[in-house]
Amino acid sequence: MSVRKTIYDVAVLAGVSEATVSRVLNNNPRVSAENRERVLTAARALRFKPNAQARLLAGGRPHTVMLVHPTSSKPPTWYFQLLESGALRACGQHGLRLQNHFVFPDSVRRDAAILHPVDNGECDGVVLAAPFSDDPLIIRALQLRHIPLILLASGHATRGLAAGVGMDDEAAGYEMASYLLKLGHRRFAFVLGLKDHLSAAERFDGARRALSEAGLDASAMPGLEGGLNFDYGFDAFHRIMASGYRPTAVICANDESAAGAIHAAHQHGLCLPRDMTITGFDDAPFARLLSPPLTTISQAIDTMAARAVDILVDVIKTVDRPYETVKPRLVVRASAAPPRD
Amino acid sequence: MSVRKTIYDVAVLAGVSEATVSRVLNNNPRVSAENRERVLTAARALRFKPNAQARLLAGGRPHTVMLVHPTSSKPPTWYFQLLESGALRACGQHGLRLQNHFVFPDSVRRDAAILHPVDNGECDGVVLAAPFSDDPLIIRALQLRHIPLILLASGHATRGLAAGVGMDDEAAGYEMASYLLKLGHRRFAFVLGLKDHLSAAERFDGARRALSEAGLDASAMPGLEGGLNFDYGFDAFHRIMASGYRPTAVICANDESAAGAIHAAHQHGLCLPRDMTITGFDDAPFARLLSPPLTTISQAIDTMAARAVDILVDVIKTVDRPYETVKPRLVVRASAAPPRD
DNA sequence: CTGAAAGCGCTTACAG
DNA sequence: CTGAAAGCGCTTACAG
Repeated sequence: MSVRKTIYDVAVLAGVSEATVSRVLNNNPRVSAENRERVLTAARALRFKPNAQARLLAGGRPHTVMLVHPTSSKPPTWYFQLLESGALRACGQHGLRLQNHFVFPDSVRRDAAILHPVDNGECDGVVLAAPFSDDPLIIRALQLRHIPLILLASGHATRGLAAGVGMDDEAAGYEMASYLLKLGHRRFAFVLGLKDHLSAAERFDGARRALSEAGLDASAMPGLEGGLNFDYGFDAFHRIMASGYRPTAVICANDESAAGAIHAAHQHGLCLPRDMTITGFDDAPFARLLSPPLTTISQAIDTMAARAVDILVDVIKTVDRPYETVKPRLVVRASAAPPRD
Repeated sequence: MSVRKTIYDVAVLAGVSEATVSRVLNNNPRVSAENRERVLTAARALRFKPNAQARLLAGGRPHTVMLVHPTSSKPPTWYFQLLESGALRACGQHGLRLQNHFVFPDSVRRDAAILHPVDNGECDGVVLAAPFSDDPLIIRALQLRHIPLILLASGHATRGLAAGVGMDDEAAGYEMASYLLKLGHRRFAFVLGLKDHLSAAERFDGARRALSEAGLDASAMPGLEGGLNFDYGFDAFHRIMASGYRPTAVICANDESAAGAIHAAHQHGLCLPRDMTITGFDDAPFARLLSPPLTTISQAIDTMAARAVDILVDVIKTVDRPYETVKPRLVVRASAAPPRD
């Protein structure tokens, strides 16, 4: 159809050289305000889209953003898939490439693994996903290198350290517990993540705040430490039942562990949600496929990742950005019901 | 670290011009066998990887493969995610780009939607995912344009028409039913897809063959038509219970509908898998998270997609390729057990 | 069959 | 602040 416009077309229409067009497109400050204006309007008029391939070839810079993510099982989990798809979408719009960098969170060489591509000049900026975004040491190391940095889904402790996006986990926990309190629940259990998983801990804090405002003390919601997966949720639920304590609602720190808890509950012969309320966090793609379909809190992970890239390009252009927080959204499905008694 | 090698380095080492190197890399037949050999060994010695950006820029050809996929809910389902990730992996290896093309299967303009980018010269080849790979008309239209074509997961009817990869669905159905027969089941129900979903129908055929070999007739496994999603599986299970017929095993044509059936079974107060066996197909990422974890048949979708791209590059090089079939693999989890009686 | 040369669309020293 | 020019790594007519 319509032939693709090049930088040359824009230059002609704007009455400047191609170099000048390139400069304004790359936010180079050495351009007069007037020329910048002319180029911008010309580009807009021609619906000009820079050819990403050519930029990569010509530029000294890699024009790529590095997404650092913990190594996980193969094939990649839904979480990473959503992260990537959101980031990819935003990268496409900005003419950037996405380089996925998987690193083992527990490796002794994790810092080196993250720093190496940066020192090697392979990227223009990095977005650090959890749990790396919770580590002040690697954040500091990255900042010493003056590489634009975005924190994704970090815990409160590191949010002041760099630009980023994350959910308000405390509010999420508060919202979930408030909902369950409204349903009439008074005896809870909370299935936590590993202790270095800060957002799980914040969800717990938020839930406790809700209970405390309702006049309940901490003993109304014991927390069980462990991990954020199916097996752990399964195990945690069995431990609760074995303890003799009988909550009417079990809040799990993510949807995978909630799935495990649901399975354990079925094994105990419980009829859900009549005999027990079980909830998750994240609104994973499978949440609506569980039995019963899971009541949870939506994270909009792909949107967050896209936002992270948007913020990163601002940071690359040296515009200041605060840490952004997105509001949790309760997704009511069938796994939460009023307590039986 | 080690500086990236270019075509120039290879040319010098092989003692030929860059043009010749480029020709052998692009499988241009106008190169002497001797020079081809020298270039290949030189490239190998230097661990040369062509710069994809430069190829795209220089070549007249788009160097991209188009993956045609039915439009689905946002965000993309796990199925498409796996397809894409497999295709992406293979494209990366071949220095190709992947262009995802979503088209509405029910649109009157579906053919135009698929043909347009092809006529526009936007891709070097196309891989057609189901259900498009089941449509002889669009296959023919594509072939008339002499664009390299791969069929992905097509039904038997179209497998002779072009190169491709797919699972042996009939064998998959056979394997699942055989397993359940071995467990002792004799009364089944089969939850089908829509009638134009051929692979679901073939799974049904395979299952019937297993029953027939076991001396059971067709009435031992009534089939329920519908769709391949949670709601339909849910609905189908309720219909079975309402009918008065009491199978001991319900085979669902995919994992989503199995999830729905499981939920319906729980609502009927059944204890799974003791009171009822329910199985799926695909081994979707969520299959192990259901309660009980789902016994199913693995499709290895990402591997198939990667294979599709590999075959496509052969076809582009005009080497003949048959339709390849991958063997189904039974994944035994907890949702299938011997019948109670 | 093979090489010299032009060119893909952009960026970036280099002068001014 | 701005333009002319070289160059990124590769491909492809064009001659031979």
